Amino acid sequence: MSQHSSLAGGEDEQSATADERDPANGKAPKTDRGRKTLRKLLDAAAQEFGERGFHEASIAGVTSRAGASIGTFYVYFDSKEAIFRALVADMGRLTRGWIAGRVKDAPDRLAAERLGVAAFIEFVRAHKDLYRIIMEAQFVAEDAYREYYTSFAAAYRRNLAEAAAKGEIRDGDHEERAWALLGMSVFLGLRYAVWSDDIVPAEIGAAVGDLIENGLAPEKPPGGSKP
Amino acid sequence: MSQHSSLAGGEDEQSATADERDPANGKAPKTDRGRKTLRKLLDAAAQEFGERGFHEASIAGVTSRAGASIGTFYVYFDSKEAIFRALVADMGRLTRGWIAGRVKDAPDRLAAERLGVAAFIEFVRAHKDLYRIIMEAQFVAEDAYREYYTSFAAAYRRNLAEAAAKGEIRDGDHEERAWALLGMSVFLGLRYAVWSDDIVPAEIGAAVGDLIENGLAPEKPPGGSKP
DNA sequence: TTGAAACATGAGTCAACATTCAAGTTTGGC
DNA sequence: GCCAAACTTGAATGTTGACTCATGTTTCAA
Repeated sequence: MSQHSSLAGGEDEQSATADERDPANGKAPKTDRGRKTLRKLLDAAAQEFGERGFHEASIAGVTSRAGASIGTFYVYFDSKEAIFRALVADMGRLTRGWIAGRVKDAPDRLAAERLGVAAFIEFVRAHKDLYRIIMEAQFVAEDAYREYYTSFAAAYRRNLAEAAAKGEIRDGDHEERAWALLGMSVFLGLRYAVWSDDIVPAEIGAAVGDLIENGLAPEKPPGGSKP
Repeated sequence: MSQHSSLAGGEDEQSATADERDPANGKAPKTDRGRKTLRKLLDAAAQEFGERGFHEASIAGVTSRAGASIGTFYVYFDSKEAIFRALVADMGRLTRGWIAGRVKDAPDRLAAERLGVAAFIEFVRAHKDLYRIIMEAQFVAEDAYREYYTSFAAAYRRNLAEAAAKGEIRDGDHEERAWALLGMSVFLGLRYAVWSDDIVPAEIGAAVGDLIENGLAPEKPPGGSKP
């Protein structure tokens, strides 16, 4: 496994030296200088797009942040959209990696949900404007956006199915539940990470964990009574 | 006072017949001809923005759909962004109104949530591309976007607090819950209305309702036994 | 009937980039 | 050291589309 590197395209590393192409961008650097320039461009683009949004952002802005020239940009990417896509793909990898790390020791699924929500909030806080990039992808590169969330949903679905098999959660439609849970996280991220920082992630995880675990219905204790 | 209205933010209405000004756009029509033209422009803009997105959309596209000239457009709106904002505000009113109508007879909050989710899915299906406009507002007019969702969240919070007071739901942090529920609806709308039509809204409402009501934890029935 | 306020028109202006390209500079294998 | 491939450069090109404005038409109150 690769150590992911910042945001940049931490591809599969090594491999057969041969062509490390990914269809996203057109060209791959062969020398060290080239790889450094590519990295600088990606980091600069993350900043530029994050701060100004896709349409306000300019290639000139990216290259000047990167300390490169416009011509150089087009050596590494075919277009403005191409580098944007590269960024989205990267964010997906980064996010999943971060959450996976924070969740891997959870004793069961419901605990994992709590940790996962908290981890997600933390992550978004640490990458606010990069997170904007994902959201804007919906309008700039819809397929990349769908891919991003669909793969999250798929992971959720798997986890839920597994947990149901173990009897950790009730049975039900895991697809619908997956999207519901995903939506929760995303909106909590928007509210408590992008728009405000005032609540500690663990608390949000706890509140949501409780909601997910027990729902909103009043408790019905064994001897209970209700109007 | 208005009962219920889960998602609906009971407007303020009032106002005489006089000038329905909103600071959003610059000019208001005085004659009948003017009002008709304004309406045509708004409808055309909804189409144009919905189909092509804010940045791809052009004023020329709007005016040609409306059967008006470019100059006319600038009689009614100060800029491309101004008409976009007007559209977002309109959508907010429309959405809240629709859901309020569907939810008003719910016997209690948990039933209302079920109906609300289903109504929201229905609404988004019926206004797919208009819904895009809301989402894109995040990048074109962030304040309008925040306003849109914040007023939804506020309505949720009120309803939850009220329900808690009546003992219909457990106590807890209603702000966090509100955003969690909002996120659910939005993402289910994305998945089951914008991206696909294959599941009937009531079923989604039922599944989510169950999740919201009981959570995911395995049932712990009083005399306990499980198949 | 009339004239002034409302409204409509659309060619032309103008600034903002994305992208290209021909010409230079650096790297690294031999 | 040599030189081909890799890399860098930024002025020039071309497109696009929001917005202006001078002129013409319609409405309606008096």
